[in-house]
Amino acid sequence: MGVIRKTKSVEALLNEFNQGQEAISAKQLIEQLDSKFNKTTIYRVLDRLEEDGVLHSFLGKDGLKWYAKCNGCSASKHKDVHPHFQCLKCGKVDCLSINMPIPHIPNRKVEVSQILIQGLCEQCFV
Amino acid sequence: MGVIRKTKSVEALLNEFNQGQEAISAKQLIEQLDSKFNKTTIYRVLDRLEEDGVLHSFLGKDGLKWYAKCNGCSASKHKDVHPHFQCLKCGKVDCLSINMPIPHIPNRKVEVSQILIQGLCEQCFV
DNA sequence: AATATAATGCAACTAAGTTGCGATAACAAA
DNA sequence: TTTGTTATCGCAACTTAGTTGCATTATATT
Ligand SMILES: [Mn+2]
Ligand SMILES: [Mn+2]
Ligand SMILES: [Zn+2]
Ligand SMILES: [Zn+2]
Repeated sequence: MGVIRKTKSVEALLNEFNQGQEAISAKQLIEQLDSKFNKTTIYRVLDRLEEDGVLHSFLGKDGLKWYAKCNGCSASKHKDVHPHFQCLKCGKVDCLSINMPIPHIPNRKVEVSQILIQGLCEQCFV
Repeated sequence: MGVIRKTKSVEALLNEFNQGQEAISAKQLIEQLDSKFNKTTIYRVLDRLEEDGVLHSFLGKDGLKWYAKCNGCSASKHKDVHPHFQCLKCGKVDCLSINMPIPHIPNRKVEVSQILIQGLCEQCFV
């Protein structure tokens, strides 16, 4: 059902994602905000923000859950789909605004695709 | 260091993967072989078979670890990379023998990519 | 201010996967 | 076949990301 009340935790999380464009893992958010909010709260606020189309989530290379800001999504329609990139050196994850078409696969119906590219990011790639 | 002794558990696991071509999750293998082997053993044998290039692993949509047979890989070289397909209805996962080139990404060095396509499989897609 | 209920904190829980260690069983040498 | 080495196994205890139930608190509405 998404966010209904503008609480401290909602504001704090939105603030984290407004620091930059890169993705943040739930784990990292819990560590950063440990003194201010319970981890249950953080998980629940992230859920609600995702429902609203404010954030989207995906799994990183170790199966951890990552979140990033959505562009042009709403509660009714999540249209901002794209590959993600995880740096093998510094661990940073971000959204790639490139289009990767899924080729036709015989006898199968493709619904979603999640693409995680790994390598060296802009900072780590000399 | 891979498999050195041909034990019962190694044989049993290889047998599971020789029933067909589709991927099997560690979880599923543990359930199936529960009466015969300890889960620790299963995780460890899977590790070793992967080291040998007999199996390869990847994460499914829920972050569970899946394994499938390798084609033409060895302990020294894992060359069998490809996308995977997970059926949203029956849960089945298999390897796709299609080539999906990763486009060039400015200022980044691409090392690996994992692609998980989700939809309806051959059996579930009427 | 009073009310309704969304949201929070806490503790307990779940479940996939890992670790340490003593016991067992491959396998090769004798 | 017997023996010795050690890879492998089973077990129990652990780790950790994420979830759940419930009593309490805080936000928004009247
Ligand atoms: Mn993204
Ligand atoms: Mn595969
Ligand atoms: Zn980096
Ligand atoms: Zn199916």
